[in-house]
Amino acid sequence: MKTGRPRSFCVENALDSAMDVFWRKGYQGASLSDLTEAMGINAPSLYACFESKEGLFRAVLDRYEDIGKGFLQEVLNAPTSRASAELFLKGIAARATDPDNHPPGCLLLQSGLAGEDQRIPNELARHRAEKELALRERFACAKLTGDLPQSADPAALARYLVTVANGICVQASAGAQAQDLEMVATLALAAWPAGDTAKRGKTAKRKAAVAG
Amino acid sequence: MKTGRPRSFCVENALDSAMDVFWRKGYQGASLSDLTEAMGINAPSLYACFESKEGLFRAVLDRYEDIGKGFLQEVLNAPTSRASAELFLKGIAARATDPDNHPPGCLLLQSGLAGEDQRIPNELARHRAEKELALRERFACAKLTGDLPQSADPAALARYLVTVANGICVQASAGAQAQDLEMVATLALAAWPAGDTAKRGKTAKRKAAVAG
DNA sequence: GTACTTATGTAGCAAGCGGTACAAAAAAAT
DNA sequence: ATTTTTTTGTACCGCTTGCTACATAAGTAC
Repeated sequence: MKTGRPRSFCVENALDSAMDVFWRKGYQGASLSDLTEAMGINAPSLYACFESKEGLFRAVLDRYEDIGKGFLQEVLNAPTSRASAELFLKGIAARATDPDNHPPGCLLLQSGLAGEDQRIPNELARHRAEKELALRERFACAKLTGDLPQSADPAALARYLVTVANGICVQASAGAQAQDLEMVATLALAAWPAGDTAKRGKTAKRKAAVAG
Repeated sequence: MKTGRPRSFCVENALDSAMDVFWRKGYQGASLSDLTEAMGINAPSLYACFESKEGLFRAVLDRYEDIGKGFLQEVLNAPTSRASAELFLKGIAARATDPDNHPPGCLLLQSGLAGEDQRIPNELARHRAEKELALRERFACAKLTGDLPQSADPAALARYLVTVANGICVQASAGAQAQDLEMVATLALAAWPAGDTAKRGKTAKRKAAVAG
């Protein structure tokens, strides 16, 4: 077993508290005293556990991704690309305005699009790009099954979705209502290309009809 | 004539320099030394002219809106709502990636979605909401002329456009290419509702055909 | 010229920042 | 019981922050 004095706080709870602070104030706006106060620990404990403010932030980001992993999987596993797109946008709209647990918006945007140095904005952009990549691959597969027409551009569709999603998060952080953002999502989905019925098998057809 | 020692710098040039700093580093990330260095003046001159860092920022914001006024007017004056929407989204995509004059993205987002206090984010949100309102009124008018169908929701359409526009700016600040964002704009416009041809007069019809 | 007004450069303020030295405390190992 | 290892709380570090006091410079007014 590990020797030494045991840690007196729960790391995950502390990360959740820190996440809330970064979310509301941004990376730069979150001061060490803000963080330690919210986490209920003193600075040396924070530094022993997370190395630095940036280290803490990266740990928070990891936890954030862990929490959102299930949602992304659900989106990718939807029966049709259209259903994926709908789950994605409406899920983002709902989550970005969920009054429980989190402030409005998305941590990956609230933390900062700009900064005195670009390392944090870049890191955040990388995280966002990962999701775009996952969607792109999902839609590339959809093309093979005829769920998307041959004319469809998976990269463009993925980029379109994350763009709208980011916009939705911006609106949410400015106080937009959940129902208004769901309406935005619905409108955005009107642009979704129809499937290639000629190439589509019976199973895919039925799935598409259900997901409608 | 005004008495006293004359100001040794051009206010507008100074504001442009300050705008660049706020744009690249955000409101909080822009330090007084960053600003004074970029503006080529000393702190006392800055404070004599702009009162405070926040005062300077508001002056920068005013100038930013002044510069963008022409673009918004052009958008609102387009012959059809569809043309307005297209001008708006493609204009934003082009401007957000314009390598001249400005860093990528949009000052109203780069400056900060979050902060130690909410005053700046709120001010920025107010500016963005103003544009949404202008578009809403434009689309409400379009409904009266039959350029938009009776089923159209001007508020929802305006909100949709600014949401996509904000998303485009986020992508631009993360390094997205101009052509990729123009493609996003094109996709987003596929969601635009068709005009109510039954109610539309000959003039409106011709205008719509031209704007295509 | 002298008085008046305003802007400028130097130099520095208090406060808050991210981060740490250090000794006491709390556990396992011997 | 003593040693060893790690965490904790206190107290503080050097530095940067936004901002300003003050004397001087550079104009107009008379």
